[in-house]
Amino acid sequence: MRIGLIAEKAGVSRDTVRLYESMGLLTGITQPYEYNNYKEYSEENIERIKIIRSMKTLGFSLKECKEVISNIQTDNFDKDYQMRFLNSKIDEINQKIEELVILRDKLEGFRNFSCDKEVVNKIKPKE
Amino acid sequence: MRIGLIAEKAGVSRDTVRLYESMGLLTGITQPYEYNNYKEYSEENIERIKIIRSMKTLGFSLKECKEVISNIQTDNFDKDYQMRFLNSKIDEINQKIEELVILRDKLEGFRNFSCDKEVVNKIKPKE
DNA sequence: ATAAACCGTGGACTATGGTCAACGGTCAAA
DNA sequence: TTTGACCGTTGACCATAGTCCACGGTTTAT
Repeated sequence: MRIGLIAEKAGVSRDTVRLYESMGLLTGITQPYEYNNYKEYSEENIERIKIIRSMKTLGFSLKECKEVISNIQTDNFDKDYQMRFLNSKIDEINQKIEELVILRDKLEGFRNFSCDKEVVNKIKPKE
Repeated sequence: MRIGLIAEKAGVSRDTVRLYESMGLLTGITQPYEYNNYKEYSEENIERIKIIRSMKTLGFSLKECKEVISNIQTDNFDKDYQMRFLNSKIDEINQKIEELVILRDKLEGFRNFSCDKEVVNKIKPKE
């Protein structure tokens, strides 16, 4: 699969794929032909890019994405470090979820308050 | 309250307070003295800054923070727009929560898989 | 075969969100 | 009163994350 196709499948631009590649966020990229310098991107990179995109919208940096991705590699030799990393990352994610719930409740509070006021205004007879 | 104190209470730098102020993210800032140009920051800005900080780590831009903040003002005249905005923002937040849960489950899967392998390796007799 | 669409590379460019340093002025404690 | 900590403004600076462009080469559909 060449860059145009994988970019399309992952929903990003070619430049973004190249950026991620240059930062070591992708793997399984080969240059199998001698008569050109086109690269082949393996299927798994689609999922990888989608995870990165998702993590980005959740407030993670590309550096963090890289850390997560490399710690998700099953052939990690330092199991102890991997455990500590995964646990701290899971804690961080739970923290974010809590903060989002708080924020959502806040917005819902304002919505309902504002909505109630609307209803009251509509019901209330004009003076 | 002057900038140094509010910055400390909100856990950010003075420069960050000034940046947020220059972008219209804060309110209730006065310049009450004639003999100097020091500003007074109202108490509510502490909470405001904390919300902004939180939203930032959750992947929202300062522009979005500003939108949310100004839509949380109860004296909004366009109720209809406010409702639509709040609802779409709540949807967006729920979406983020879902994505975080997926990510967390993924990491937990890897952790448990890796952990199991560890246990197996420890139990397994050496050959 | 030829034009349009693709590719890799390099470098410039952009926006965002901060930080830092220097200036002159102000405040507060000793 | 003086010294150190504070203040506002300005402008430079930085990292991050991405886009855009121009180049020459390649592929592909017609």
